[in-house]
Amino acid sequence: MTVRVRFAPSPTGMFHVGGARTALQNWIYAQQHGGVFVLRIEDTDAARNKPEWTEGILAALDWIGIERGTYEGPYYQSSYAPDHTAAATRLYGEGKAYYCDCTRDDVVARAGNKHSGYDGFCRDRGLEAGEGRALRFRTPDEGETVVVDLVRGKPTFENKLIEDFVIARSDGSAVFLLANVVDDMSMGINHVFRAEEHLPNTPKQQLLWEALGHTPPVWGHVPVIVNEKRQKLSKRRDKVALESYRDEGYLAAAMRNYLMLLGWAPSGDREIVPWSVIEEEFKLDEVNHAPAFFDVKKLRAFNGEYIRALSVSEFTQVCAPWLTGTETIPAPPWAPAKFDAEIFATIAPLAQTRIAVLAEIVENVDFLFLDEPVQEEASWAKAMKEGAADILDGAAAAFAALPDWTADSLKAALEAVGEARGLKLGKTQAPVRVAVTGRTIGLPLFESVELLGRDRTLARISAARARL
RNA sequence: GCCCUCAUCGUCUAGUGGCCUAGGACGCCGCCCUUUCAAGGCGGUAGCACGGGUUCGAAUCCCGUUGGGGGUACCA
Repeated sequence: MTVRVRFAPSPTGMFHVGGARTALQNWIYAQQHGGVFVLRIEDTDAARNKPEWTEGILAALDWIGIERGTYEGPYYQSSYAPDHTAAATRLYGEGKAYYCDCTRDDVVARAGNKHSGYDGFCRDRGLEAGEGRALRFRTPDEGETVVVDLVRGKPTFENKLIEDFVIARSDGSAVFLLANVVDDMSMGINHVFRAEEHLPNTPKQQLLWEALGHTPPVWGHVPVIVNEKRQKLSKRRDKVALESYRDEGYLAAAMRNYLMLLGWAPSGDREIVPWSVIEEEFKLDEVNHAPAFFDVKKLRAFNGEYIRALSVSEFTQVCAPWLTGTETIPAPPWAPAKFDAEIFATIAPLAQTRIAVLAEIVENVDFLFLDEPVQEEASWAKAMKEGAADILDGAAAAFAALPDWTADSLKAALEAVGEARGLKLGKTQAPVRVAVTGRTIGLPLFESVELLGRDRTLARISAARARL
């Protein structure tokens, strides 16, 4: 039997990092077992679906390493609607489902509260299809349903506690529980790995598999990813869009490495490992059972490591989108014509160890391509204290008189300025740095100044001097 | 409420009865390096939720308590 797994997202918004994780886990499982990964877009909720979300899912999967053409699909659930209703009809025909005309209010009224579920009121009323009548699945009254779950063991559910759930709406369309099962059956899915939030659905779906005459798949429910308050990451309150991380400059390799470490760890005392190691060592049944916190700080640290591991040319290439802007990445503050690729290539290695996400490249190099540096007020206040004017004057004079404009000579010149005033270079460089770059923190000063050139440097120093 | 489920440093984890005076990573703190900031090096902080068992021996097995998470739709 060849392993067939699937990832079945619904296009109701930006692609969720949790989805990316389960997709990756399914993907690896398929790889490890010589199986097939099937992508199915569950686009049956017309009111909440948008085509662009579907495209977003495909692009995001592609970015994270699950590339188009390497998997089966995408299939679109909406196109299988006839199969879903046929299955519902069949279940009704076999007496395994019945029509019910109870409204939500009826159900709640009889239960006395809104959480007890449906009481089976219409079970034996013999209702036929009709206006306002939904189809409910008749669940067993006794016994239990045991779910074989690769990550959690054997969650067991008492059948009498499983309510007669709706499988088709009164308009005849199938709901998720049924559609999902029918598609999995017809697509030959034999392993279903998804987030823990689906665990309560599992006994119901397993009952459906059996009622429809099929052997249920092997299940696997991985814990959800939570925020700092330990709640499931939600699209509404948390930053979960994979795209937003991509646009901030997280590397796909760092992201997928980090995502896989949520609930699992590779062998040895290391966490940052080549993807091939993860593909080889990852075991679904080793995934922890407790929810894991999505720690952006750690993700940042990972990303920084991945950035530093890049060759300089890879680094300069990968920075490109932030240097120009794209449809989703904001354009940098400088005029496109002012950008100089050669200067950037020269300074890039110095920036590489200083940024954790690619978007930060902009604030590190903007002073080189802007007519006037971005003046940060806090930096100005900090550096331009008593003595600053004197230092600036000294620097301007020393720089102007320099025979050769190189980082080394610039450094020596400023050092001399400081010595004459009994100051260490750390103190002396501050006002100059702020005058030239606008910030108190930044790339090594003398290399920066060398690249800026004598004219612009002197102009900035005198402008700052005038402002004091 | 009910059902399911989980529980090792702040966080992510290693650990599957003796190798654990519990290891690594992120974070945090300190030192070194140093033109700022990073990077790098070195060091430190901090944990087996609690209570009972089982056993010669429990982070590891069992029970309970407490606490957390998920679900509870004619959404997916």
